[in-house]
Amino acid sequence: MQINGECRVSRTAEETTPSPEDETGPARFDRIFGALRDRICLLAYPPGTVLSEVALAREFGISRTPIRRVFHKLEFMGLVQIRNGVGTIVTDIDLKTLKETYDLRKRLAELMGELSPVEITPDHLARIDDLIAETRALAPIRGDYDALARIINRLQGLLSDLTGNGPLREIIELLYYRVARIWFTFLPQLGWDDAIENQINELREIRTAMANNDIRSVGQYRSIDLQRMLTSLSRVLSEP
Amino acid sequence: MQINGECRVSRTAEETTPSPEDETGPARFDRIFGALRDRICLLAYPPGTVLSEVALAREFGISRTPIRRVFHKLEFMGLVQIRNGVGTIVTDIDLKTLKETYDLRKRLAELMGELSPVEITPDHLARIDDLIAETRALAPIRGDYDALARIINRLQGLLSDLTGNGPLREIIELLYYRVARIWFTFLPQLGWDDAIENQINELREIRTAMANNDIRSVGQYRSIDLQRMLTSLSRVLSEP
DNA sequence: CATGGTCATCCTGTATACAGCTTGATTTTA
DNA sequence: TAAAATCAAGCTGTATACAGGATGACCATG
Repeated sequence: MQINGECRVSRTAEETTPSPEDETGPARFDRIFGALRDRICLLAYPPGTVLSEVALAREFGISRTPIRRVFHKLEFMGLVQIRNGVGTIVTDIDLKTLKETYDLRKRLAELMGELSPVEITPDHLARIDDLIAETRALAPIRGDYDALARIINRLQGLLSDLTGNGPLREIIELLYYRVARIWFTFLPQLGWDDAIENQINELREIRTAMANNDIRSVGQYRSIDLQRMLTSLSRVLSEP
Repeated sequence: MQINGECRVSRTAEETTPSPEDETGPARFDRIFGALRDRICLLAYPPGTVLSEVALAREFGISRTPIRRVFHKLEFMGLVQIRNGVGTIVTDIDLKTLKETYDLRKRLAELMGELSPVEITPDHLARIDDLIAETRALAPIRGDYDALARIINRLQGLLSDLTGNGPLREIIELLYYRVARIWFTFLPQLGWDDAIENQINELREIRTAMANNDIRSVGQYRSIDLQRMLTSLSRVLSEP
């Protein structure tokens, strides 16, 4: 339990626009929402953190009202719980819900390739090549789990772009953001070398399927990887 | 396009608590949210209706602030679109998104029986027997499509209770509320007798599977019924 | 008559004061 | 001392005034 005012984690490289003065209303909402979502997802606000409306309102130079709107969206997504008189608390996930979510994500990943598949473009291939290259470049810099998490986020973004069915894409993203931080919390226990190796293997599998323009296989590989993650998580979380 | 102040549809039997004076905060939110969701779903507010914060605030005897929170949740669910300076507009669905949603719902219905199935209790059977009986009782009262829609809503509620996987249940419900009103809009074009007959057949299929404690078959039947709905919808919507 | 500008009038967005709730420290009491 | 009551300080929830955007009616102008 931490007050977000005290929890100034070294948010190095918060990759969002630095608050342009001429941004319109919805743009500001998206910027703040994305910033808070990423802080939660990337563990700058670990589960249990108490967020304060007034503190964040001060940080972003606005009043409580727009911050509350962002909080409500985060609550709908399941990332925080708003409790009257207490604060807005970053949620944790119990083991049962975590397993149910991964079971579902596995099946949705398979559907990704079956429902209105999209054509894979050279741009898509370039993006996954980038991810592979950056992961390899990251390997010697041992322990930068934050950078690794950002790469994993970008892989999810790429897979989203490969999901032709709009509602399915939306739901896959929603479930990803619900549980990604649990995986990120676990990564250090896996160890740097294993984490990097697993990640490169996953990226290479998916790249191979993409090169064959075989989205169905992309989904199948993703499903297998999710199963592997769930297995790793269960082993650690059930026997601490 | 209608102003909700003028659009006082005969909301006979709005089956919600009649605003008890001692209800706590979250209870009031749920009551108002449920009321507006049902009005949208049951076509008291058809697509294109413009909802006004002040009008609804007056109706429920509160200020704009809680109404705005409800609107934001409805927007997150995809039932309304909030437009600055204009109003909050009940959304319509384009044919492409409708098809994508039904394709996804079909697959999710199958998953219902596969992911952590629940035990079927006599209470569940009693509920579907109720639905069958009420539908039969409704048959002679030709043209009460609103009552039929409420029965369809309750079937969805029953199927939700048969979905053991929590996140899956949540998503199935979300997608149901997104497109149910489109089906309800279409029902009168199908004709009363066909609508009733289809509905009774669907209920009987599902009841049979439930009696065998076979949730997998429940999901399969539901999937087939969704396909049938999509076919009916496509036939009408693509050739007006 | 056609057309462009102006403005009145709705709406939602924002800021802010105040009310109500929660919690833990403090004080009182058995 | 231990336990119960009290209260202060923080938080979110609500109401409301005001700012800003969208739209259609109206009117001036070619």
